[in-house]
Amino acid sequence: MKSSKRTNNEEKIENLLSRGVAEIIDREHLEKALKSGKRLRVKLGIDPTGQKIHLGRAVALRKLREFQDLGHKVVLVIGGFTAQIGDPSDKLSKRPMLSETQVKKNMADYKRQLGKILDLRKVEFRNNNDWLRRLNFKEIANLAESFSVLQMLERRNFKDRFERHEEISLREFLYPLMQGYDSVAIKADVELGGTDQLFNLMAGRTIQKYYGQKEQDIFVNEMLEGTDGRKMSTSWGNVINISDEPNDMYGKVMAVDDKLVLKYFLLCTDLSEKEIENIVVGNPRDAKARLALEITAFYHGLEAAKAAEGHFNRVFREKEFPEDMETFKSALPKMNIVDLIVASEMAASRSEAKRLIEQGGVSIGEERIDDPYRIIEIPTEGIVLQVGKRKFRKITS
RNA sequence: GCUGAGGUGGCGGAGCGGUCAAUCGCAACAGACUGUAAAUCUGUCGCCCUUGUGGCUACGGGGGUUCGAAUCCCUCCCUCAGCACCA
Repeated sequence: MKSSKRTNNEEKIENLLSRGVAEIIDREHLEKALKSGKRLRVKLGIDPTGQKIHLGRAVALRKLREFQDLGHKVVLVIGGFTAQIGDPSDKLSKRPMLSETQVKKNMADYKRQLGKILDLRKVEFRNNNDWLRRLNFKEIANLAESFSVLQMLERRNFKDRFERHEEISLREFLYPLMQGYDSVAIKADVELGGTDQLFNLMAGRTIQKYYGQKEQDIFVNEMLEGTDGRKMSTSWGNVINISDEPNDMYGKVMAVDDKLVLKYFLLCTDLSEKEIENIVVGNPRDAKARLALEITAFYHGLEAAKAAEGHFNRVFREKEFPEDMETFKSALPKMNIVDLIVASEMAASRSEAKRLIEQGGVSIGEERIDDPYRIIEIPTEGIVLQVGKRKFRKITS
């Protein structure tokens, strides 16, 4: 009994250390620590900017869950202070100062999402505002002494910009110092992050050393590409958020590039690698359908996932109407088609509505409407207005 | 502060007195294709209508010059870069 549990744990550790992992420093040390039975403090930094958690971010969180399941302590460091500075890893975003109440509000929302992956009762939440705002200039100067300008410039992100003679603010050099100091403050044994975080994570080691602490191990997870294969980013519109509605989530997963299916399975589902292997060798469409089901079920439960699957098949494969359409109640018994489209919010303007009709994208019931002056009679039992492939509305009078 | 560059449609970025509702790219949307998508191809992509060599509103704000301005002038606001050497 005891020995089987041990094997089980060893398997878990093996899985933890290999699946979806880009790099671990120092892997040998971490493996030993994991097997020693010691309870590790595992850190992940969270930006309290109120963003939605997407599947890419969830990769690290799922890893945290694995640590949690092995009995380790997950420490989430909320960047209440750092949010005011801005992480240079993500150069484009200019962050506004967040008020404390705003941070709180964002975090409440964030925790709801985190709860889908982590056991929040066991998580330790810390806000780096508590210690970073107390550092004085002398301490900062000392910290800064641990790094050279050249080291900073080694960082890909800075290097490129430096070579292109683009501006690098001194403030940005400070960011890794702050993140590194967080590790000192919470006495981290391990810190997680994506490959884009490697530099910041390493800074933690340097600074812990400076403070006479044992250096944390660094756990770098692979980055998950967005549905189109590019970096998952809200501005690309290729993001799947874990708070997406089941139908949406299922549909978005179905839109994932075929080449990425295996990676999505590995990074976003709990299926064993063996199971995944068996699924992926089959028909790619079926594999993806399974993927969509697994992911949707993970965040919304199996029942909702199955409903989403049914919805998807009905609408996109059999091209039938979805079972739950929003309803628009018309005040008039008959309406011009253009007015109807605008009134039911299926198009932003009358020009757009006309265009859609001209392009053949509008149907009432099964019938395509090609005349923008067509008067539609609205029966009391209702009719279905379809605009484009996926927008439906039930119209009643 | 000084010097320079610049503010144009969802974004990037042309245009520099008329032919500009504004090239082009991306994103988006519709159609075709398909296992969903992607890719590809076709089309659309300010608003409005009685769809026209139509009307209206637009190129940071305001004012002016002109028959006519996104394009010239004035002014205000905002953004960015440089202000050690070298070049």
